[in-house]
Amino acid sequence: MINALRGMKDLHDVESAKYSHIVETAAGIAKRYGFEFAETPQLEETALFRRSVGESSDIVGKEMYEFEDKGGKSVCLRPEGTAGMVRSFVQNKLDRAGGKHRWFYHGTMFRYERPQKGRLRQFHQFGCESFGEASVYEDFHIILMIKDIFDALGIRFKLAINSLGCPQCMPGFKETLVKHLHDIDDLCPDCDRRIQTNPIRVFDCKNGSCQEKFTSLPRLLENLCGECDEDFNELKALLDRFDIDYEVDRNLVRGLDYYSKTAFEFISDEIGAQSAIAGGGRYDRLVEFLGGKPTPAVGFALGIERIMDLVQLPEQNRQGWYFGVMEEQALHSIARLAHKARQSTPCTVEYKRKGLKAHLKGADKAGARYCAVIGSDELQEGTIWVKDLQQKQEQTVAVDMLNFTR
RNA sequence: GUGGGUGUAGCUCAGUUGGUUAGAGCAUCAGGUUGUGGUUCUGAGGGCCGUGGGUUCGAUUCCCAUCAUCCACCCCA
Repeated sequence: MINALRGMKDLHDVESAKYSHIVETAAGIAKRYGFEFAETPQLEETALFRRSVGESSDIVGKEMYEFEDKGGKSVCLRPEGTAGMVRSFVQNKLDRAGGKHRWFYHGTMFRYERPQKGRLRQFHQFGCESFGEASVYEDFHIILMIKDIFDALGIRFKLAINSLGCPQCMPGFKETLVKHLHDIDDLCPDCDRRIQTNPIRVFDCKNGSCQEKFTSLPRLLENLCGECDEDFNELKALLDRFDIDYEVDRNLVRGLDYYSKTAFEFISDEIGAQSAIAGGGRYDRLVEFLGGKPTPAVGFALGIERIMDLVQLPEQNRQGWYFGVMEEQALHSIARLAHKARQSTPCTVEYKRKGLKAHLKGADKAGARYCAVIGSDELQEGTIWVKDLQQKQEQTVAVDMLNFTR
């Protein structure tokens, strides 16, 4: 027997129903916020992710599905969605075109990690990217949109926000931080590495003994430049005004190198250790990094599988038709009726001759509203017996008179 | 990459201090006297007890290995 690869899952039944419910709900709301559907390839040049996601991230460092294609080019299955969207934005010269561009997408992402609850090697994200809008109101609207999506899906969450600064304030802060960090002894190996790669991320260290040593360190949030500080205060004011609960988390650092200014994370405490159900923020420099004209941008992604653990599927009413026969000669007759029915309503056909009871059971199981059966009497008279499983009413009508737009 | 847990029917799990034909519930299928569902009753099908090796007269049970899976660290959606 051949099994699916580790960390890769099939989707059936309620799982697939949840999946499409989430995507349809999120897409509907994104459209109302002015986002349009966009699609980019799942396979991209390795260099794209190295440059955008960042060499210092674990994603690029050890989690990418990277291989050579038959032409000898190094390619990667995308580990996240933003890089491809930005590449597409630049390649289509929309940076030169100016104006605002708002895209939403959903699809498969790949990361070569050890699977656990809420973490797969192939997983799915729904995300939005907004290009060309520098206002912090856009950051706010994106947060508001995610809240709308979770509200529509009936999912409870906590919101954490932070500011990661900009080229004006971040580099200077980073330097002084590194100086302080060099004065501290006995940091964990991860933190030692972070000093080299991305010192801000030490604040994200889960190691308790490290955290104790960091309490007296300067924080970026208290050392933001005027504009970043103003924007962050504005964001908080907007969230307050809309009664959106949040927590300022100074340790919140996005795992991807391209973020600046606003960073946020939606968290659920009901799904195990992998608790981030959505994350995002501003990335004003990424378009430029990837060869485009400097263009402000902000976006987010939500993890569909993690949300699948939380959503309740809306109750499905009985709908459509079930056709069955008690005499085999009637099969061609119900085949024709079913074909007609399917023009306007879902419909299943049982090919096997069965007793009425078995057909009713079958119709019930199929979730059909109407059970239509031709037995020996009906066959002789050119009629069909129909029962409304919801109203518990039944009638026998001439085959030609059967209509499906009830 | 590191640590721990678990592999018995389609699913959820019992079980055997090592002993002949391995169990339950759910699901599936068939029936409960001429053709009435979602609640019932009866019956049937379905298992190389994850795989390979070892100990033993005998292993699903004990030991080792291996694979798979789950959870956690790490990291992140």
